[in-house]
Amino acid sequence: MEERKLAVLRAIVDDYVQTHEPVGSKALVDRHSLGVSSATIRNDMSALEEDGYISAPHTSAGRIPTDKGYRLFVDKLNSVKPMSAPERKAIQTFLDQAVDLDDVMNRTVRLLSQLTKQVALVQYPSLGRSFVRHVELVNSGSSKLLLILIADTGRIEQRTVDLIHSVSEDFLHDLRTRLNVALDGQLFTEVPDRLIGLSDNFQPDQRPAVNTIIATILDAVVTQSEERVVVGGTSNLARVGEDFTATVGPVLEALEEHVVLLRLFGEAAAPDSLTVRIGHENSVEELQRASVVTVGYGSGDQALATMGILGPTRMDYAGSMGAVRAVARYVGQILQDQ
Amino acid sequence: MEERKLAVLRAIVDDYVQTHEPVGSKALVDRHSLGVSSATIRNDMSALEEDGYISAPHTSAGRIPTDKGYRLFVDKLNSVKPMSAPERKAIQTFLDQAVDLDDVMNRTVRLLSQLTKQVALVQYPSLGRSFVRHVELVNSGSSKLLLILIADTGRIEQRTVDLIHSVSEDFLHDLRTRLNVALDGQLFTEVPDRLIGLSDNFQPDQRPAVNTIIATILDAVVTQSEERVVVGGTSNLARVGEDFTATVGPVLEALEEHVVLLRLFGEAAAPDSLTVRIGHENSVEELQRASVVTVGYGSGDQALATMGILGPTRMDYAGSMGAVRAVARYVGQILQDQ
DNA sequence: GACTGGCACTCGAGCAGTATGACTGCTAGC
DNA sequence: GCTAGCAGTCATACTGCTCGAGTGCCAGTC
Repeated sequence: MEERKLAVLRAIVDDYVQTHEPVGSKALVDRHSLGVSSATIRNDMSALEEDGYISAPHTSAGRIPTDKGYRLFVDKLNSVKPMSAPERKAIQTFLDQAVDLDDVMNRTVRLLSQLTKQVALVQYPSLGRSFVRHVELVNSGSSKLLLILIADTGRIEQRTVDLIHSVSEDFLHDLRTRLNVALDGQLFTEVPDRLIGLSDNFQPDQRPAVNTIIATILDAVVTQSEERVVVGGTSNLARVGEDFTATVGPVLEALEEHVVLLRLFGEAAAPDSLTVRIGHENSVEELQRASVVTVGYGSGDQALATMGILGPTRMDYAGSMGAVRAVARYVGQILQDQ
Repeated sequence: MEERKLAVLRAIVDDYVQTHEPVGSKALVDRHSLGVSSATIRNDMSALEEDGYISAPHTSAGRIPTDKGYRLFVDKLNSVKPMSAPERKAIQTFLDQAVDLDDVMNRTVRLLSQLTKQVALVQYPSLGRSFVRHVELVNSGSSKLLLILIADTGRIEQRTVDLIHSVSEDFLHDLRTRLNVALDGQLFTEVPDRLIGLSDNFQPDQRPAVNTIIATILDAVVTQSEERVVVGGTSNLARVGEDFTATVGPVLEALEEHVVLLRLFGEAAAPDSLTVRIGHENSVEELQRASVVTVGYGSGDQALATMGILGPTRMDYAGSMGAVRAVARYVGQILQDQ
């Protein structure tokens, strides 16, 4: 593809993102110094339309980029706009104030949505890729226990366990010790294996209780691979000019379905690898008029989880990608320090 | 106020809530068996308008209720619509599946928003009105601790504590025991008093660590009186027909400000006491075109926290109040069982 | 061959004018 | 106290119209 046609596409995307209005050949030469006349641009635009990169909503209107056009734009966009030094500083300061994991997640969402003016999505660090830091059992009432699993990322899962009989503190202490010996420092995915045969160490009359507790642990570890997601900045959806009920309603609904969100994130990639899904490239039907910018975060070579933003296909991709990457890096650092 | 005028107001509210359109005298007599002619209704409507209960958006349109009209309607509405038996059953089944407090809160929000087709708001059980069930300290890395506070409602607060030197397991065990002796079963508001003098039991060289930990506990107990709120069902806002950016945008923004939400809930009342705030009765400016139905929940005579729904002033008050009350009761029961 | 100027054509947006009908308010009569 | 009927009001919908932004094409120029 010739250089100028690409420049024209770039200019169309830029203008359209800014004005939200179809852009015509004349406006284009006025606003950008392309060095040629509007007629030439018109020819280029026909060619771009022919190739499916732009389209005209109606005959006498300007052109708007298609999903394919955005895709080319993003691919040829070699400059992810980096955050300025003060911005980076602000991100760091804000995130450093977080007191616990929940706080980190909430602050991250707020940060992302404010920086990009889009809806922000942040996945909790995956249990499957975390290590067990500690297992705690607390007596709570006659025959009830509170089971608490703590991951190295600071993520905590809790479960109430109903036992048939009440249990002694000594038994609890014994079980707690054995559980921690078996599990501490292990990957959560290894937990099931590590618990095999654990109940053999106990008296036959204690085994039902032990087995109930183990079952609860397994349930927690397995069902919580169904991960948690935080969403924020939905008010940014209100700025999309288009007709409301048709667009924003379904999006809000989709955002409330965490299953949908998880599918949206797709497979978590390596940290720092930005993924952009534009319009119909999204598998989620309700979100086919939206674009999603995601990035894995976490230390090490495989990401702990994913975060990103969601907005209309006409968004500032360069800026969004820069913001998402910057925030993800800091969150990765913070979790490492925990 | 004469009986018939009240009936007319009731009919206007009913129709308007259903159709979202100004209702005229003729439509009123057609749809309701009021036993008099439209001319008579017109006279009553004039009187109602005079008194500020209804108003006409323009000359040749029907009337719509004012906030004052809704207020009278709600006050005279002696029948909060109770849930049907299958509905109650469904609520119970759905909530009983919850595995932990987070799950209860999330399910409650989903339930409320689905039952009422409005935005649902649920406050986590207040720490200030909860009792300490357990305090846990976990070594996490060289000189870091994870501090975990567990409330009797199942609510968990965690904090990372940075110490100057690393500490021994023995010390940790000792401190953990003393903390639990001092705090278990106490109201969270009493925690500060109970911790006075605790560090005297330790060697002088251990006291800095003890004091840091105590400071963190106090911080957690105090700053977390800044309570947590879950919001859901925002997609229901999309159904309000009116112009979008002007109305829904600010509301979504307000809902993201948890400070605003807490003010919205106001003082938590006794469980089961429904509060309805209509339009301008709301102190939050952005929400003056919305109504809020709240109710305290929890066992005992003072509520643990508040939950409720938010929607346009034209909402089904009877139904919403019934749903909110029913859900609150079950959640209260569940938390008691924990 | 690439670019430009000019011209005809298309089609949506916006505007004025008009018809329609849903309401109300009023008044005279039951 | 209620009702029927009538005049008056006013938003909404529709029509026909003009305007102008923008395109596509073609002949001409460098």
